[in-house]
Amino acid sequence: MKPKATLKKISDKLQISISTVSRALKNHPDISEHTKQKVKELAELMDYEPNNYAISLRTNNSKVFCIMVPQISNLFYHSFISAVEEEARLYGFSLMILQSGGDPAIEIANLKICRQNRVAGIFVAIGTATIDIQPFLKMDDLDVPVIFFDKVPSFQACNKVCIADAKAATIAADVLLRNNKKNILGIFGDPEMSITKKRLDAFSQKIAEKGKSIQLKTKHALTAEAARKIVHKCLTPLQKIDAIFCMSDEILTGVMKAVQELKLKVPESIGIIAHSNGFIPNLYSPEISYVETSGHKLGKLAYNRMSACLSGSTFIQELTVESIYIEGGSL
Amino acid sequence: MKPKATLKKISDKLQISISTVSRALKNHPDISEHTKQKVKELAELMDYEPNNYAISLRTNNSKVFCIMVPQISNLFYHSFISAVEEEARLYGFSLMILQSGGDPAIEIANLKICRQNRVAGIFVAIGTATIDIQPFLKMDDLDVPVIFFDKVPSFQACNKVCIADAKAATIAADVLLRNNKKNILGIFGDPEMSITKKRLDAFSQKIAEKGKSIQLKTKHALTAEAARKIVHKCLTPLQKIDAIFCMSDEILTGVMKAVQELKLKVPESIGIIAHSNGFIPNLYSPEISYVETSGHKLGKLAYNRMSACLSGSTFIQELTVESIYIEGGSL
DNA sequence: AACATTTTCGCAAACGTTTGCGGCAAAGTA
DNA sequence: TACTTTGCCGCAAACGTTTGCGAAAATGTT
Repeated sequence: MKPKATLKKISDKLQISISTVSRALKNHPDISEHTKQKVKELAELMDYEPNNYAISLRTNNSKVFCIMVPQISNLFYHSFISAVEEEARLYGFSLMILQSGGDPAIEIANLKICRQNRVAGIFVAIGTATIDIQPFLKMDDLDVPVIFFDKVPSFQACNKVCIADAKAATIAADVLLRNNKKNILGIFGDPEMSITKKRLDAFSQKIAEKGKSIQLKTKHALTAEAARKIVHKCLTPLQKIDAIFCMSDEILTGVMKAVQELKLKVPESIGIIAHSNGFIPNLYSPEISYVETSGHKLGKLAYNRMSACLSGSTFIQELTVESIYIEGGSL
Repeated sequence: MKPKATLKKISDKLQISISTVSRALKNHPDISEHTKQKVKELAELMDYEPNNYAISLRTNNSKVFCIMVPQISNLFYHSFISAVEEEARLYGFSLMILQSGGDPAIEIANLKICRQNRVAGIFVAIGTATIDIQPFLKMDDLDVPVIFFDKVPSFQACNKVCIADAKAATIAADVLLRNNKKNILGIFGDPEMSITKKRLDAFSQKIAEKGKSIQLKTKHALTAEAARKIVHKCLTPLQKIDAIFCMSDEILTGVMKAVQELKLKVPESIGIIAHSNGFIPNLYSPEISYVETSGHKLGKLAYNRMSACLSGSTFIQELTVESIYIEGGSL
């Protein structure tokens, strides 16, 4: 794209120098009000738009963040992206979106794209298969803050923003206990992921605090379909499951599919509770009770952390978003 | 970000000129194989990454597309975005994401951001409130192709990529007729939008072809909640609705909420069919039959059109994605 | 009147690439 | 041997901004 107006064309027309035009548009105190007004009027008339490529080249300072997620088409990620975009635009930053498909090799290729575009900062949800995060840490050598979110590495010395996993799990367990559930099926995510481990540990501990009177069976599902099958397998006349905990929206969709297939009444025949951002739970009647794990809130918090990093904060932080319990009608 | 390696540093180390280094890295035929090899080895050793700002400034040619949607958090849009990202990365393009919230003023502000970033092309789903598309057409003056998708303006002379609205509606109507539905409730989207008009017209016409034996009641819902209320209002003992057509995923979620609230059996008590990308229909059991309106396919087609525009195609096109019927168990 | 200070503007280098064009040495040809 | 052609490389302008520093005119002070 080649717009017609440049600083040079404006300077030629006004018979002043390019640097005066540049400073006038930036409201530099050295430039008189009269000159500033002339310049701004003509810039508007000529539809002048500064060229961010020239600015970034000269100042060595881009105004672009990258968000790298396994898939954009994910309920949690796109609300995160939406929140970050809302904040970014307030500060004159743009967002570049890169998908990795959860493939470490594509993550590395994406980092290369980030270097080529001289991005100012990176928000990344790593894939389950990602073990080596050195490539991400090397971005710090280039003064590019990297904020890990959602699926964060277990490595300590990096900036992380995530749901308060243990607390969210504890809230869910508390709710089940308060509703006198005695035979609980907990379906968790990928056992390799730290968020799964943390939530499982916290959930189990809270249930165990009640002594032996509560039966907890835990399973892992990586897909909605896997969750659906687990429900079919576990909910038999011999196994008196009275409540199911779903660790994610995806698992919830599979569980609810099975519940409909088995023509179970919620909450009479089975209680349901999930970790969710609220969209899926509200599709059903009665509405599913859930512990809110909001991508949107995470996005806001992640943006704040990025701002702090860009403003010079060098200490590493792991920030968490607390969850709240939203009572539906499923328990 | 300031990476350490530049063409100059590489040239200093190898005692050759910057232009030789640049040409060697670009595999220019004037440069000997021996020199090319030396340069490439050192570039890799020094972690050289070209600076896209410098390249774009010099060549006046950016490699960034913008996608502008009302909200990222929309089932249709994020699958479109995902598809475009998959294509873009194959051709070395990056994606910038901008939300407009459906607000024409923010759309205009977003176009300004596009000009400042010298984007190579724009994919846009305009908001319902957007009437004046001149600001978008002015981007053509700057040689920036604009592809309207999904919510496209009725204005003729612009590139559009959308679902074959009439055909999708006709398919749905055909399916209802083939299933001998006699009292149909059709819930459509915003009556102001052209996609609604087209689908309503085609749907009504197909039903009307059957003469007076088929009763069709049509309603408009702008939200899931509005759709839910319509169902509560329309499904009374006095009104023998035997099937509901939902024009979008959002409408489907509201309809299904009401169906659950009314404890209606699908398909025994009520038949359901929707225009959908397939995610929502598969959450229910029996699965909802739907006419696939895939954001992913639209994204692929839109990218092809953008490539054609960038390669010099100057004629205006309106491309459509044909839909296919996916049979579930709801009819 | 002479000198000092302030106001307002301009010069040109710089950022990191690309690329038209020219130069030099080697190779080819008559 | 003399001239032509080819291979391979280098010079430096260009892109559109920013900005350190200096200059000239206006204003202030003694």
